[in-house]
Amino acid sequence: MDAAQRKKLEETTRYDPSEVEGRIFAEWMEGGYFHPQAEGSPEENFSVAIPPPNVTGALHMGHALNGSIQDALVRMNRMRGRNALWILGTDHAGIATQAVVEKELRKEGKTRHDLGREAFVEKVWEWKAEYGSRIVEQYQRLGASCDYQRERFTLDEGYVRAVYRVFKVLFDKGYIYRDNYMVNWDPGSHSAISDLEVENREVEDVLYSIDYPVEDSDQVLTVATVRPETMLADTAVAVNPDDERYRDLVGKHCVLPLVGRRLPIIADEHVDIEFGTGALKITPGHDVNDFEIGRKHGLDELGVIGPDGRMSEEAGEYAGMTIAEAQTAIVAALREEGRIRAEEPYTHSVPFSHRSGERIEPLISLQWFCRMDELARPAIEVVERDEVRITPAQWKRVYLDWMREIRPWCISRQLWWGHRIPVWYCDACEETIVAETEPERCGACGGELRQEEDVLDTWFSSALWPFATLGWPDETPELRAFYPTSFLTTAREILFLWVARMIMTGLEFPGAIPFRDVYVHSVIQARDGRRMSKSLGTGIDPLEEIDVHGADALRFGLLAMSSTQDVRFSDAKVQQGRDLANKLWNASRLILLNTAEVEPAPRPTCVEDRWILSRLERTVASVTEKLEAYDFAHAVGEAYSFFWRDLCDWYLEIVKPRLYDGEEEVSATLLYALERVLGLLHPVMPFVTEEIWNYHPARDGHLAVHAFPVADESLLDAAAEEDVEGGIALTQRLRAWRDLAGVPAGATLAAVVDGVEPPSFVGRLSRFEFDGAGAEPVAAIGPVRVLPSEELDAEAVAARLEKRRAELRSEVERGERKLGNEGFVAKAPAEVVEEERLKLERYRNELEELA
RNA sequence: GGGCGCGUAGCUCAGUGGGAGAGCGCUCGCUUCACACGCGAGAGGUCGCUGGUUCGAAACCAGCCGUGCCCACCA
Repeated sequence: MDAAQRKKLEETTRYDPSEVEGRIFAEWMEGGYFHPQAEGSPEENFSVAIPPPNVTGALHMGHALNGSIQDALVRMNRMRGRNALWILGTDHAGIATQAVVEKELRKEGKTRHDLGREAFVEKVWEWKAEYGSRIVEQYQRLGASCDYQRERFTLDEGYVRAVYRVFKVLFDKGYIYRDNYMVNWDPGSHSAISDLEVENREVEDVLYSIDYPVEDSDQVLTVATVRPETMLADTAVAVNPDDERYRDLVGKHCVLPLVGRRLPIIADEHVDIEFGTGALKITPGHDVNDFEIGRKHGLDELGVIGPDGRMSEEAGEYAGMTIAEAQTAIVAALREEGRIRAEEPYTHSVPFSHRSGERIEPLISLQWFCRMDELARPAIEVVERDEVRITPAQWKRVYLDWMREIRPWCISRQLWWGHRIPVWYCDACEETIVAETEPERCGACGGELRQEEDVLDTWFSSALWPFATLGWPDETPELRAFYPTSFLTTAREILFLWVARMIMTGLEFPGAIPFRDVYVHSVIQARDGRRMSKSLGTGIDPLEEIDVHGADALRFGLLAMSSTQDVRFSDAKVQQGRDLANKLWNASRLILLNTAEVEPAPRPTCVEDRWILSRLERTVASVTEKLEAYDFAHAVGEAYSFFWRDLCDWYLEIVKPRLYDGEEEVSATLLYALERVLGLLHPVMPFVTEEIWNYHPARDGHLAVHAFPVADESLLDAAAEEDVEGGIALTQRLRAWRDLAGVPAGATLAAVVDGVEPPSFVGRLSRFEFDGAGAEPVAAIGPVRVLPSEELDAEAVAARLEKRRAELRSEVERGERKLGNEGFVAKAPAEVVEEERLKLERYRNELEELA
């Protein structure tokens, strides 16, 4: 440490993260520590693929927690000397990104159609070039030690090759196919979306009962529906085959009101006899259930609602109306004909688009699908066999349940931004070509080719993330060194959307699991327990937290909050992190400015030295174990309490006289303890620990690549721990007694020791002189006999004594009761009974002394 | 409809069979030469309710009440 450094340490009594973080991060980048060589095997190395944030994204609390977890593990393993790679990149996020750019266009009064596909896509790339790095910079603010030199994007050239290879292979295997099928149509994004992008919301609708006259009869069949507007596309009425009421009608026909079409009356088990009238109108073109019933019975599939969410030409006089308008008009027309038998409010759950927020229209359309059952089978097995371990364990079952009932995945989207599906059509000979690179002309007839208009679901490309980012399908050094990756963490909401699919594609393509461990972390809720969301205004900006409290504080706070269940954001935990950073700084100042010039090393000379070293090594072992078990809250909690309580509150106070004396042994021990604390906390609080490391005599390069502490078991000393903890407890009893006896805080009291001599620090830290003599003691606290003095308030002392007697009496009573219970003595384990006996004896003795 | 979880100090949460814990907040006392983002001391809880198992239950079992999330094609 030079003079300038010493001056800075002496003067800076408060740690200021804003002055430190940018500088330290630049040093790490310059050192190239985050860019490991692609050497060694995946077993020797440590690698993590970041859940790629959307290019349109801004760092939110979920990213911050997710990043804090990954960085803690990546840094710990980097410090252990492993090649540690944290793969970084962004996701092109089809719908979201396209929507952002379309919104900008709208400000100019244009739509994407005004530009045309090519110009529009060009515009999105421009947008990406300008704003796409924002989220990456925000990860740097957090201190994330990602490999920024290997940044990837799901639409970069190499990545597109991976996507096209996968499409081609799956197509050739027959897993990918094109079909006219019922899909979730999102009128907001004008695209089909997958089942996983749909969320159900409770909605209050009106349930209409409508009379459908039975052909050649006076009878009517009353059906119940919340969507009368779809009746225009009805092609049957169904009843349950076991329904006595309608048995005779099955096989006959009804006449569709307003339209006049003949509808067969069919029987199907799906119909619930109890619900409504037990008769169900069947609209295969606009209802998922009806679609399936329709296919089963070979019914016509009519459509009256268009992709724009309005009534289509097929709706005749209702064409062009919105759905709501059509519903009003149709109900009015039915009412006029006297067909409405009943209307009642009805609350049910209805699908909405997760993306656009609009109500899903089930529509039949021509889409690309991927059959999932064959892909799922091995992905189920690796999780069943714990080759991919999912933590917490309850998510393993959720994963397996879902995978076992997996359904085909609709992978096409009617968007422009994304991987355009690598399929070409020849209009001349109707040939369909699937290829990894664009073919020049039709191979069959030489005709012109036209590429499929649709793009792939964004999750189709994300599913390849762990290996596509490493260069697959090429055999790259990165792939050899870092695949399978070690670890993946995410919130549970993308367990199916992403995690499951990566396992499936990983096994199918590189032929190995994509990661060994999946840790499903908490969802951080707003302070009031609501969801954090931009639209609700409940979001808390991690960057603001970093500005105010520092990245270390936020990282510590988030890890301290994290749990196996959802948690509310806690300002107190972030503040605890900030206070810890400050405490680290100040304790380090005390040590670094006062220690003698010695090599850091454990050099215990007395029981308290052996105690702190034992506690230190125990803490190193325990914190490491907890980090490796993804028990972050307890890991940081233990590190915190060791440092604050044991090291600062007790050890530093105990050794101050020796430290100020310039004693070499205690200097060496303190520097050793500090080095290990900095190393242990660096994965969680990288900035402050790195900054302090600058002043540490053991410094030889950055802490980011210094050795992570490994517990030294030879320093464990249970006897020293017991002795010193006894001394601490006695000190606390003495202090409490003083306080309650009304002794001024600064006064020193005279006392004698009767019995076992306590550790030497007890007297000083409790402000007692143990060498008094002569007078009759006025109180007994453990082995300490307090002698009379004018600082004592006789009344308070007497009150204190009486209070203690009462405590002891109740303790004795409790012990006697317990040991008097024959069942307890006979059936409880011997050591438990023995412990009770000893306690009772102790309390009886003390009570006797006080009598 | 199925599944998972939660209900412990004023607040946010730990604690899974042997005497109720942490952080914050609160009260009292400290300008003690690292830190007031600090130091010392303290108050505060019939562990949702009711039964059961056990010598012993916050913890295990059953039921109930409250609350959150996920999955699901009953109009």
